[in-house]
Amino acid sequence: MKTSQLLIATTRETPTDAEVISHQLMLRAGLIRRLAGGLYTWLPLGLKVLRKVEGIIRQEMDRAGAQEVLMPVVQPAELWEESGRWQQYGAELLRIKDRHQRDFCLGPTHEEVITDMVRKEIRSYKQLPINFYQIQTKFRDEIRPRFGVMRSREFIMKDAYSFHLDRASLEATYQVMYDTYHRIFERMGLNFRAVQADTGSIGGDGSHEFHVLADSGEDAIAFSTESDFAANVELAEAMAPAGERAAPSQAMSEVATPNVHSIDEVCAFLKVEPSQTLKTLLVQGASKEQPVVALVLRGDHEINDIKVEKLAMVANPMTFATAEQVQAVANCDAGSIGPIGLTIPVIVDRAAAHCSDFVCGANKTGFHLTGVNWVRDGQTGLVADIRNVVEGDPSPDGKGTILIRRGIEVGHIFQLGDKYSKALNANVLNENSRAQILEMGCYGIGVTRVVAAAIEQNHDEKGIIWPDAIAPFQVCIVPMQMHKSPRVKDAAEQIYQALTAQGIEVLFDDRNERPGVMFNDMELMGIPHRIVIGERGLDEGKIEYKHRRDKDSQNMDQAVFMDFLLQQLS
RNA sequence: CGGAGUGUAGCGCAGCCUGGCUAGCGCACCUGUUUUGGGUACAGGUGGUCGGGGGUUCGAAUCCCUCCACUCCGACCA
Repeated sequence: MKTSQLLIATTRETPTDAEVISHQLMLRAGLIRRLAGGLYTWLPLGLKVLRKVEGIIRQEMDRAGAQEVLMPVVQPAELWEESGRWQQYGAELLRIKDRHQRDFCLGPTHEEVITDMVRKEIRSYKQLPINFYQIQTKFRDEIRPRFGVMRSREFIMKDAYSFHLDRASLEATYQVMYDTYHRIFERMGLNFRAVQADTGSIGGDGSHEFHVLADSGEDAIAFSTESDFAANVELAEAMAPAGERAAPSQAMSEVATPNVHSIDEVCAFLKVEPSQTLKTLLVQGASKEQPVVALVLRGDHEINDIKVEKLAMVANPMTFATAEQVQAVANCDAGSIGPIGLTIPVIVDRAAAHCSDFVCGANKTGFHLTGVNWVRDGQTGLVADIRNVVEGDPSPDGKGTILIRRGIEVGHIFQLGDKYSKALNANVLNENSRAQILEMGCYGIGVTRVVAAAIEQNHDEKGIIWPDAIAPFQVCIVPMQMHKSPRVKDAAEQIYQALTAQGIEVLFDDRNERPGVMFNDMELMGIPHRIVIGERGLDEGKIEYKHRRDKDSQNMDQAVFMDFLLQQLS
């Protein structure tokens, strides 16, 4: 394609509201334009990239035996009422009425629609397992769309749904999808990791997220320094410290700590490290008999509410006790609570249970205890994992220690089980002619988000650097003074024709612009391979080549240039 | 929803506090000349409901009221 036929919508200035680099570069390179909050138009160049991403996904899904379908964006309320999500889903579900005042919504996901299709079309266990996917627009009315297409309201997602007679079949397909996702992101040239994930509100058992690693990512991921263990920080298990708890060496004593509340204040006042202190949080209990439960953590650790909510004793969602409850239970202010002497259930984090000679609240406003020891001074009660892992913790698989990095979630696979098939009564006849509820898996990739994530991971100060597989064009030709030199024009045209004939996507900059403008635009747009043709080189029988990542260009003999370039592209 | 802020040319902004010539500047765009291996220079030019509505005033981009949109921080969520 020639630039004269393509909308080159590059800009020199960065709009002020673009915070992350991918958003800035997508605007500057002319890939997208904002229409309204969280709504973006894909310009020709951006759409080319999007189609590349879709193409890879489509190929790999087809290869994995999934069948493509296309379901409506607008969905009837009845289906959502049947699954219970018409009530469950919050304001993120955009609800609309048609002219007859019937309720509809814009689909944020398609579990209901696919399950409805399957219950109508699939009758026999002989048709299973089966896996359907689509690449379709979704709408989630995010409270705060941000970072461009990274977190927009309307976005494109590849979502797949598999159906099975039993758990084993589901697990087998789940594994196929797990492998397929690896192939997809590898082909895109992205640095990514599959991590164990929480199943969140969708429910179900097995789940992995696929994260593109980038410092600007919204999610924290825990890795092992030595094994391939990787999990979302929300889920990563915090192990008990190694070895036995040290024996008491100090006597317990009460010290006055006026107006000292937070761990930082306690540490500054008593001149101790946060790891030598314990903090006690009071939360709502799950039963009337135990309306308040105490959670004990080391001062330098953070509570993990997902882990806490899995404890039977604690109310879900986790809710902190009110000031009145704190007074009633501990007889002091929240800043002075400690585990010693409490009569309510106490749940102690593994690390906190390992402490000796620690500092904690005295359950007496303005006082703390020092030199406190478990067993001697009070019982630990239930010991559990209730905190976030931190860097340096031992890896849960016993190999290496934890490292925390940030990632952008681009894919998520779930073993859903029968949540939707049961609600919508999706069943088939099994071998015994009995109706049997289907097992279900679902597998998503944020297609539009992949584009942003790829840029987040592949850019420099000049602009985007596309991996070849998703570049809008593999090669660009930048002719010098073509509009005055027939030689340059002929040479450039010839190479353009030859490459195009090979099926290579080439962008030929035929604009009558200064070289600097052309170079800057091509670099900003991130075309991986650049060919420069000028009088200077032609005089010497040379053609200039530079990869977007190279520092310097190299001059190649015209005779061997084509072979050289094709080798670069393979 | 809570807190903060912004709305003036396609983009980025000044002007507002202290009301008063024809509302400015940079980039972009158009014309001409120039230049041509890294966003060239000069000259000329196009483009504005000053977010909408209402009010105060002889006079409002500027002051007041109201509505709207957007952005940032927080809570929420995949």
